[in-house]
Amino acid sequence: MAKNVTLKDVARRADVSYQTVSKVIRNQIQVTPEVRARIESAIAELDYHPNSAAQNLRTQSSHLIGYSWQPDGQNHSSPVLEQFQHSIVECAEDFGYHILLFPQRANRNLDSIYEELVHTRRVDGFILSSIEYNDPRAPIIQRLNVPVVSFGRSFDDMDTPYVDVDGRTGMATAVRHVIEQGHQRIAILGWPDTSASGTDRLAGYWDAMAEAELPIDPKWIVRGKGEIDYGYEATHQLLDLPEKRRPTAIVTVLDTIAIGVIQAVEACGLEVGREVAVTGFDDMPVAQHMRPGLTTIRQPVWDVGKAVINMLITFLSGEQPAARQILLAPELVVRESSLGSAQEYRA
Amino acid sequence: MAKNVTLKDVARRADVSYQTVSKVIRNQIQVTPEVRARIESAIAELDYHPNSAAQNLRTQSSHLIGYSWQPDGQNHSSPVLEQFQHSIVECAEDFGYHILLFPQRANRNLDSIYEELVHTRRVDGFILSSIEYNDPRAPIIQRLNVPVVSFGRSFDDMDTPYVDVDGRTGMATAVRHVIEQGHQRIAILGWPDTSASGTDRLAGYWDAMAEAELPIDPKWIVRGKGEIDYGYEATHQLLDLPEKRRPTAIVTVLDTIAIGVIQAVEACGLEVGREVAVTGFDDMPVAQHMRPGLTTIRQPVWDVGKAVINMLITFLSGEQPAARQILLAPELVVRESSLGSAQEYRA
DNA sequence: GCGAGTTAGGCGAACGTTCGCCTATAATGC
DNA sequence: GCATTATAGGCGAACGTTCGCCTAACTCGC
Repeated sequence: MAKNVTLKDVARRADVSYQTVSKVIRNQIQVTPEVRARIESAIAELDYHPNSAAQNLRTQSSHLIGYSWQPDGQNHSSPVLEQFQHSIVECAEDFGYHILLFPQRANRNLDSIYEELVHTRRVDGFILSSIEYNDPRAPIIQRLNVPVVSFGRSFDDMDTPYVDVDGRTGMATAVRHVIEQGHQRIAILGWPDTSASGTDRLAGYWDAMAEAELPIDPKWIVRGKGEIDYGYEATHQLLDLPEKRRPTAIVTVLDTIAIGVIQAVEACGLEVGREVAVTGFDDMPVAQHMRPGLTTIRQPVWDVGKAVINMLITFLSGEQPAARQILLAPELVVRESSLGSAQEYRA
Repeated sequence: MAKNVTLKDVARRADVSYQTVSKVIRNQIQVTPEVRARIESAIAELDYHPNSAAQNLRTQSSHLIGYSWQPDGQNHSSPVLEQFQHSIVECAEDFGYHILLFPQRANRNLDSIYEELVHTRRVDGFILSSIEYNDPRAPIIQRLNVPVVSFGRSFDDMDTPYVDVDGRTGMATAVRHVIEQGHQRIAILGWPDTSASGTDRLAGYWDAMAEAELPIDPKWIVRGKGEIDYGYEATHQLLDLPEKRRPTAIVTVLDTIAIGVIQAVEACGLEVGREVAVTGFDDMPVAQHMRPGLTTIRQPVWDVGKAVINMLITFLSGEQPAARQILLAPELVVRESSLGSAQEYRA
């Protein structure tokens, strides 16, 4: 590696003091056009790039943002988180920040990890995802006086800054949609009540059912874990109900659960769409390519990432954002799995 | 934010010089047990953490590794890359390194991005994934005299260090497996010949077919783009062949392509497994949960990540690794989609 | 033509480490 | 008991910036 080119090298060549070069680069000072030109050409000729370690030391900031996510132990992949990560990386870059990764390792003392990162000044702020009830991370970080913004809410009374998608409204939209398709007996496959977003989405189901004044059979509300197999098994249970209580529509909190539902519906010899409407959540890539196409709720993930970064950058510049808690509306994507004319997708 | 605790603060409290504290922390010096104890308790009492910006400046290294990947524009998710990323993050952490993200942005001048990162001393080395033929990234980085290790090969004559999975052998294993199940007319759904890994995997198909002395109908070799829909449509074409030429087994280069295959096979009223064997590639989460379960080739992704990090760390410590190019063997995972007794999975 | 205000740019100091060299004291050999 | 070596720990310097203050020169009004 060639020797480092420093401010002093540039200064020598441009025949000014190195501090002047520094200021000129950052437009902190007025100089004659002639001097500026000399400096600029010296920079170009020497291929000078400021050393970020020195900048960090001096300015006491790293221009790095830590991103903590919960890697899924079950080897499930998460397109939403994948896209979220992508969005924060690109948006942060536009502000001159980079994203530093560190997963939530199960067997580690949380406090010490964050303290370490903060005290060693490796990162200027944090972004969290996979937030759950009583998530300890945000409070820990806030106690360290470091800005943090999360994707998702913990639904506690803390005022941790977050950006989230309004799952409740999203689910209500899905339910309203199947009601419009003429369904009345509607079941929901949700997540256990330990899941914050699961509970939120379930609330949307209640909202829409109440609004339409439809009765709810307790059997229609299933809260379980898993993905395809969970959907498959739960659906068998639902379809085993006596005919009068058997749901004609099944909404779910995740696309992959809906895949299991569809498989079970087809295994029972029923037609997805016409006989049993099915909806998913997240609009995973698979949703638009499967047959039948899956009606689902698309989260504005890119916008979430953008909003998270904007809020964090605001904090980092010492200001207060207009809103500390932002809720974005998801969008209903209608495909064949919830429509009556199910023939369409049969090749 | 409380004032920074520095070496000097610790030194003052332990009544030694601050340089001594530094050396004691890094075990660069012998001190009496008594002095060591004084220093250690001072560190604990003051909650001292070394400032990494200062360390970086002094040591001319950032303990950061840049990771460049190709975010999939088509909004396809990639469980393999997701897991790879996770593995390098954790393995790097064990060596005191962190991972810095930067996606391949289409409309950017590559050279300048990498130069920027290197010259500003933001990263000490690079990891690349999604390598293709004539991938420009590794050469650019190597020209900057910075260590780089990639996940995947470009199959050129450069000796860029890499760790890759032996897709050729993997595909051959899959083909041998279906041959053992009694199949003779075997088709492959591959990727276009611009895809390096696609071509590699196709070679494995030829290997196994030649080995078994089975004739190959040119129509059986399909090279296309896409996932579920590609598999679906290509399969329809294959099944439309006259009966004598119609394949009874279809191997693919990706699980999601296989999903499309299975849907098409079922749509044609054929039974997956007994009548048409299907295999995927990657062992995505969905493969084990779908019905029928998908026979597939599992890549040892975690091991790849570990090997990549180990190699890069070796380079970073100025040594040469035992091997600059490592090929890991994938593993056949047999499920119902390639087995005759397809009844099993029908609930 | 002189004092006041403005401007270009210089200069010392500091951010918190690590590194290499130096010195004082203790231990050892004879 | 004196010269010699080993050892604990001190000290100055440097890494490459940014920041604030300072000064010299130039502008302008009268």
